[in-house]
Amino acid sequence: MNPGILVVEDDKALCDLLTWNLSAEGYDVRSTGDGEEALLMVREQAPDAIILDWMIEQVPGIEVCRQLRKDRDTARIPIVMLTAKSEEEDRIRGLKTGADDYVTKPFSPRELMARVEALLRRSQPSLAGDMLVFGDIELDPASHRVRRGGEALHLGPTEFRLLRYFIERAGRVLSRQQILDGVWGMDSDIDERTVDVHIRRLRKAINRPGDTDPIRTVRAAGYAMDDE
Amino acid sequence: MNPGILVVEDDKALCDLLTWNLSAEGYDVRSTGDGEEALLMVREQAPDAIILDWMIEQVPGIEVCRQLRKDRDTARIPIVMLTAKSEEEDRIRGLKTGADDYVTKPFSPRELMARVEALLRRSQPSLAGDMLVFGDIELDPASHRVRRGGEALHLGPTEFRLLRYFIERAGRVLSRQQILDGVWGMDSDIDERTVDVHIRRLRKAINRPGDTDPIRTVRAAGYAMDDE
DNA sequence: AGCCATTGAAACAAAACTGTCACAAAACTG
DNA sequence: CAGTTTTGTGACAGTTTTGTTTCAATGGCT
Repeated sequence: MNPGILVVEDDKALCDLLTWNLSAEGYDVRSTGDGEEALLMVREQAPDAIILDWMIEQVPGIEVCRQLRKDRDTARIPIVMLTAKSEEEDRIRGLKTGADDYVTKPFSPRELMARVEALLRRSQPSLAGDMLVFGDIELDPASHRVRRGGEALHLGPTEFRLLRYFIERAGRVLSRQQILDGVWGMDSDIDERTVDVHIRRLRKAINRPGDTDPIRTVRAAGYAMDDE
Repeated sequence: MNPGILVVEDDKALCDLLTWNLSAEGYDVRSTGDGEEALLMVREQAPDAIILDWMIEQVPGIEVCRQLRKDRDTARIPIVMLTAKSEEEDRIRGLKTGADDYVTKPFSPRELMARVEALLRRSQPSLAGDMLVFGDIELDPASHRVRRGGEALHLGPTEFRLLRYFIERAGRVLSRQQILDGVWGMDSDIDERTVDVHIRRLRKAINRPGDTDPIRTVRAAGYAMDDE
């Protein structure tokens, strides 16, 4: 499924231009020239990024931005704002309000494309491909981050390697020795029971109250993460 | 050295008029009425901006534009296109192809000057798009300035390069060695811990009280810049 | 020369993380 | 069910890693 982008721009010609270009790049584009309608459209189906003209009719872009940031569901959507070159004041307020990037008019479509792509890669590594997923758990090897249900988790270095090791081998039972070899290194002379302790620490770190434990203990054999 | 401008216009009278005006403004002007020749001239010596008539003989302006955008070396040169008033269709296509601005004939030389100047101003300090943005932090590589929330910050040379390095690689964990290679140079024999010290100096410089620290420490791995 | 900003390193402090133990709890065995 | 084996937990002391301060060296500038 292609990333969805919402264009909010009341200059019809420019709006069409952007839509055309973004579509050509493979994005799923919707557009509107009205701030109110933009908010509705976002609520109806959240896009992966928003291109927002700062000077639109009815609702100022800055207000649209603020509204979006206020709602938990939409707060993390990347926003690129379009400003006229002289609107220095707006630019600053825009960044303060939570826009993620800005482009000053006039601009080349090429430039905007590049910005949008950069933002998407930054905010949604999963759209870029690299990212390990298991159920509602996401692990990003590049940024060393782990989230569950969208919420960031903090893992120590060993827990991180351990989780990664498990997700990469989801569905298989892993013996303590295998785990030691894979996570600590083949030549480690560490007690097997130490694995137990780290499994516990990992469980503690990823299971918020109410969550189901994705790690299954296999008595007399080891541990496993099950496919759903 | 004065900014160089290439005028591509086959109406001899108009071409002279533009050349005369631009020269008077202190620009270093070259001109041609032929699309093929224009491409050669650009390749020979890249101008800082191009004024391009959409309706020239031989090669259509749109094609010249496309050619220029295709080559990495010329892709970022600002282009102002000149169109007849009724050529609405061309205007759209022109912008799609990558022109940065347009002026419809007939126009006043004064107006064109203003547009060119605006484009150059934009492309000089930072090519307008070269401004690196991360959250509310702006870094202008050309003018060597950094701002956060609109407020100017003072960074030493190393801190500047460090911040730039991070913003350009936002979202990835960077090891101390990578940072040394990228910021100090591949052949530096500097202690890895020195990175820590500069990270601290950078943090001190960009985090005003109340700000959130954009630099995340990844234990046993390095540092990373993240949203939030 | 004198002053000031910058820089890399060293040293110490503060955190964060690790591996083991000892014991409790749970799961098997016959 | 009593005995055995295996796993879960909490505590802890030692290590590793990172944060911070300090300092001497360097180099630009006046």
